Amino acid sequence: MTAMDEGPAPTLHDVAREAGVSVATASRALNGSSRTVRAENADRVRAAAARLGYEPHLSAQAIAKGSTRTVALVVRDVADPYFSSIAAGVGQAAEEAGLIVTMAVAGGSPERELELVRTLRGRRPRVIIVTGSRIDGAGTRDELVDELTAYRTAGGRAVLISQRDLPFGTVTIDDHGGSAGLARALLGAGYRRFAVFHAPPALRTSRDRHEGFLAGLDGAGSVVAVETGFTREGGHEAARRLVERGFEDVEAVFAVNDVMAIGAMTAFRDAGVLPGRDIGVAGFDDIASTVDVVPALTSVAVPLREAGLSAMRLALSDDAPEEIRLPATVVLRESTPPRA
Amino acid sequence: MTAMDEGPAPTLHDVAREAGVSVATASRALNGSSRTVRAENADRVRAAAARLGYEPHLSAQAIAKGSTRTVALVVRDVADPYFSSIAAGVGQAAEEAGLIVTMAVAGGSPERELELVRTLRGRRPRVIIVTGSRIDGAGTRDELVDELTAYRTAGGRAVLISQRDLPFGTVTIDDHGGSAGLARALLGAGYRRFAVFHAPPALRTSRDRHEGFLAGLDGAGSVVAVETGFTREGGHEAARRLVERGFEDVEAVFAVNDVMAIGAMTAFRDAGVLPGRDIGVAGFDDIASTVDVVPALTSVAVPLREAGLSAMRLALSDDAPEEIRLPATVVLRESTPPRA
DNA sequence: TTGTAGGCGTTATCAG
DNA sequence: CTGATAACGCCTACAA
Repeated sequence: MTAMDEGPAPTLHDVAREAGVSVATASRALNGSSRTVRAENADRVRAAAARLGYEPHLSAQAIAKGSTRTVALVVRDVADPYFSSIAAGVGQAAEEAGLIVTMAVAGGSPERELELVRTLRGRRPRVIIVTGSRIDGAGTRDELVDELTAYRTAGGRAVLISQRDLPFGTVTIDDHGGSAGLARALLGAGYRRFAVFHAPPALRTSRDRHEGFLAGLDGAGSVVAVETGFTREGGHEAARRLVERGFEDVEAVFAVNDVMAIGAMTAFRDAGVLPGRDIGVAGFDDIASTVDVVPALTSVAVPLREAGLSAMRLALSDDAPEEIRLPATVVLRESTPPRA
Repeated sequence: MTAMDEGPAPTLHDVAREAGVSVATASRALNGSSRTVRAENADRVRAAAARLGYEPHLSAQAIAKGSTRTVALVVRDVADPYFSSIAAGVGQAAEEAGLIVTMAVAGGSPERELELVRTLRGRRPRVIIVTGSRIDGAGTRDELVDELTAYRTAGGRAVLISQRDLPFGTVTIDDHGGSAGLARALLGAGYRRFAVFHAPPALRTSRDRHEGFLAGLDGAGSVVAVETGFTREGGHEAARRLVERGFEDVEAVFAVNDVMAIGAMTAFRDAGVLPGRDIGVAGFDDIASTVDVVPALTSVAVPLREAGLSAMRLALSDDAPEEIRLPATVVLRESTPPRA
């Protein structure tokens, strides 16, 4: 194995010299638009580039052209299927538009999210998409608005997914309506007495789903509310608490997301309470695993991938910032069988 | 609402002018290391920056400093929990090192992966980490090596996760050993006749797990091999096929990953074959949902987060590229109860 | 078709 | 401690 040349990455100058042409010609041959360069020279340049392993310095290009071809996506948690589906949609739309998407993870902290948006802004992406439920009252709201406003003022396109009430293009899922629909469906199946496992109401998504459920019930049923975490563990723990406290007064549980519902089912089962027989369970999001748990989980399907696509469409359109509201659809499964 | 100034993003010049100092001073006050600027001026500069909504142009910084503080992570699929755990580990280590990680999704296509590495290289990240099982015989192998070699020659750190046999720093999971351990554990539980649901052998991970399982059996059991996709659907379909064909000669199924195993369990159940009672089922990866399915899934735990951490450690160390091999641990659960 | 030169936003060097 | 000024790698009129 021969010793490789150590050293800095080859530049366009190196390529030009190697090919015996000027940098301008090299630039045109490699990245220029019009084919205004003699075929022979173009070949020499390409050959030289390949020989040297040259790759254009994107930062230099960005700075010279004054624009990039990237879209920045901020998500709360990569591990959450909710976000990966959105990411898939964004990715597809981006590819069609010839853009490259890079993802950054905020990890549920509004401060971190703000910091991310700030530094992302420094990269001058074409588009910034922020996903995830805003925490009401988190001190960072105004700063986030400032940050994104500055970004937009400088010509960037900012879009939010599932964060309402901010003055930007927004894609929302109809959490309220979906939950209301679920409530009606459960009433139709004969359920009357419910528990709702929800996250702290500052979490917008949770609150909307909770309120939507109550609205759908419209007084036609009783509800005990259990506050817990927005996670699988949260659901698990809420179920344990419910069992301990006695659940004679509840026929079905609505957990404001599927992972909570799945955690709850496991906890119920471990406590000897059989989901789907002794107690109904329903979630929200309709993630893939709903059909692989037993009993299959009733949920509210949410067009996540579509949300990603819509967000990109919004970002790329020249119209004024608007709101796209995506419908959510109730999917009844074995975890909430009709009651006699 | 007053009309905002439209226009390009403010630059350091703008800030300097606004603060009444030179660009050099402004630069030092905002991003310079040593505090060699008078307090009063520093304040004026910071105030001006805030007023203007200035954010340093990272590309310009990259070009001027000749280096970035980013690590690029290439994953096959965001939706796969396998990758999100690794990403979490990488993210943690990166944060500790003051680096920012951006993720790009290859979507299972070696060509796309190659193209990604190429353009990522153009961003001059400090580190490039590529995760996911290499496809043997995919034509892109040599090109990928070229690309990463060029990257390293220019001073970059390249690390691979779970792709052996490439001349770079590498973190691997002991797929072979883990599967062998699983085989021995199942033998110990009284199982003798197995089916293995595996992906096409070109997929390295699948092949290693398959072979490891056979090695662990060491002749002490029979095996029928079923080739299928490396996905939940693959497992589902393989199970259907097995049931149709008759499975009198198999007491337990080993699916080479958990999502396959979970898909298989659902298919079995739908066919009236009860996993854990009529047939044992085991997977690999020990993803979170193993404990939320019924029966809980026997699996082989893999230190994914640790893999991400190790990859960063490897990348940041100055030693020659080496290989870190992480052990995998058998976790027996209800899906493979001891046989009488 | 090609080359020269100026500029993009920042940092670093080197005098003041 | 501060301010010119030359890089950094690339693109793009403009001129040849």
